[in-house]
Amino acid sequence: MASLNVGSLGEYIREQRRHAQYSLRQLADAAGVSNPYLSQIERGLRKPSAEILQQIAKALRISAETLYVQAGILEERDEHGFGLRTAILADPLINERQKDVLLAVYDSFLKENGVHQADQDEPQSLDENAQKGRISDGDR
Amino acid sequence: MASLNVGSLGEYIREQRRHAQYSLRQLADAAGVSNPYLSQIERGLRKPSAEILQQIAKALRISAETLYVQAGILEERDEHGFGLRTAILADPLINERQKDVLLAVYDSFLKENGVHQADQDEPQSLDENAQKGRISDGDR
DNA sequence: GCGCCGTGCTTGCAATTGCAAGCACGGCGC
DNA sequence: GCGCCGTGCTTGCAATTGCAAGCACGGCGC
Repeated sequence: MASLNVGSLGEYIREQRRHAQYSLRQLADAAGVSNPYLSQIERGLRKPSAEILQQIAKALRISAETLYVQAGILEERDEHGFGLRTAILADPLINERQKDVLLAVYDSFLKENGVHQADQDEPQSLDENAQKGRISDGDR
Repeated sequence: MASLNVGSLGEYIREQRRHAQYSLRQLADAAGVSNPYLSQIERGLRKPSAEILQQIAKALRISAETLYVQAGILEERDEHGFGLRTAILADPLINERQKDVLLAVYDSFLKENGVHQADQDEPQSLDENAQKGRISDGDR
């Protein structure tokens, strides 16, 4: 993987760890990962597998997907930003007023984080039949 | 990873490949993976990284997430039921503290609405401070 | 100063991942 | 029969992943 992503992954993990006020060893133990390896991951020297990321995420009490996104092996779900907003609106267990409150809290957090809900792109489309003809030669 | 999952992953990939009417070599070439390795993956002899799965998925014109789920490194999105709770935890735009706040607000609303979240082990988010003391000894 | 502890990091190595070179086989044309 | 091609698989190996053993350092109590 691009070391750029691994670099930001490690930074992100260290940041989350510090935020949770865990030492390197505490997190490593909680995650079931060796502490030298965790150190290497944080410094961007190694690229951990998805399984390791899962373990780390679990110990940090964050979703594995968050780390996958940081590692570049998962694209941010369409649900970021608009996703949570949509989920709040769709939740059948809370009423309109409560939805408004949650949305307002969420918005204030985004502001606090300096997030602009500017644009959303979803160019993902499917051309399966068209490309099938292209794959015709195994040149071994 | 459990070879059980890897086994079903390989079967799934072979199934998709045959459905697309690609030979092993054609798919390997399209995915930028060696054909022996793809063969081993299909037979469950190797456990490919997420990057390789991405490449295979792209060549098959399916989402990488589909293969991640098959490989057991991603859970199927459960957008029903506890979708909002999950969406809060998964949102990459807000941090742990903010997630806790949103979850707490959401929970208070559910209480207000007389909704029982009994089945959900909700101490998950509140145990963090208590458990922090638990994670006190790096027994290295 | 010494010993202990907690912290993060170094280093060498075993296991795993992914690939290159090649094999075995069946189908086809000559 | 021979040669070529396409198909899937075998095998050995280089690079990578993850870990065990240990180091270096600072803080603290004696």
